[in-house]
Amino acid sequence: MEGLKTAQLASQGGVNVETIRYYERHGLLAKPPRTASGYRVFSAEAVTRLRFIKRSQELGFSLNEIKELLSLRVKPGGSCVDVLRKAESKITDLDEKISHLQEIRKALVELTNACSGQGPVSSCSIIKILNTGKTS
Amino acid sequence: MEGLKTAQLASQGGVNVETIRYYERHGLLAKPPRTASGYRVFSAEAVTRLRFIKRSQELGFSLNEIKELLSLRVKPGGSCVDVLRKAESKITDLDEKISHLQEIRKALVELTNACSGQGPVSSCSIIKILNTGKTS
DNA sequence: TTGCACCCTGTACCAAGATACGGACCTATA
DNA sequence: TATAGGTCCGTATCTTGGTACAGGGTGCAA
Repeated sequence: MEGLKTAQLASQGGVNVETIRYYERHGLLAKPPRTASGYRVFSAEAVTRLRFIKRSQELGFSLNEIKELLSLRVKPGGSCVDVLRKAESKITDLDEKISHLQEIRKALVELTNACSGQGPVSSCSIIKILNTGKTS
Repeated sequence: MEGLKTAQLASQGGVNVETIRYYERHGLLAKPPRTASGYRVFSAEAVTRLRFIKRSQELGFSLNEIKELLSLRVKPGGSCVDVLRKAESKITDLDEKISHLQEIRKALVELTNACSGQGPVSSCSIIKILNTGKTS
């Protein structure tokens, strides 16, 4: 069978039917051709695209950022170096994101290290530290 | 002076006045006593509480999670280990997020390495790779 | 006593990212 | 052919974490 209906695409991508329409409206999925009666007909490529979106989302990209990533491949008449720069700037964003998360992680590890895991909450050092904001 | 008015508490906690009321409505701050004319009167403890909330937020806890932490703190006979487990689960979340981001970073680095930065977009290897969906 | 800053309540609004619903239309199967 | 269920569209609603009024009362100082 050639082409997927909306619900089939949704099911393959693990998303709600309405989400498909939402993505289409917001330019994340290309407008698919329609049957004579107006039903959307998606190609297998749409599944790939949908997975790309969901995966990127899990990685902390917003839909707008994902749209940018997708636009890298569509922009007509652009020069290769523009694409390269965009990708590089994404890498910088990622580095910042990663190091921010690592800072948070470090603070949490310090919290848990300070906690014996024993006794009542009233003497819990995690709570104490959260109260005072002192991490060291 | 005994007791803080809403704006004073807000200022001490570095938040908006409306945020104080928002937290009260959502059970993050206890309902304070009022003056005869209905003004809220906060104790110094509310400042502590507010700092606890902001600090926990910085560490990636949602307001609902913070509410849970607060209730653990208050729960009579609650045990420290509950708090510890919560913090540990947050660390696990962070680890997952960080390693996902590192994967995507790696994929992007591979893309940029494949790109000469020369020529038109039509021959850009980044675009080619994105088009085929091959990231590795 | 007027004026201004501050406080109160309730409600509306914002962004993001969906999700749900009403009412009409299409299609496959018994 | 009847009917269940899939699809369409537009619009409304939800969640999270607030922010912004409007319309009124309070408190203090000149």
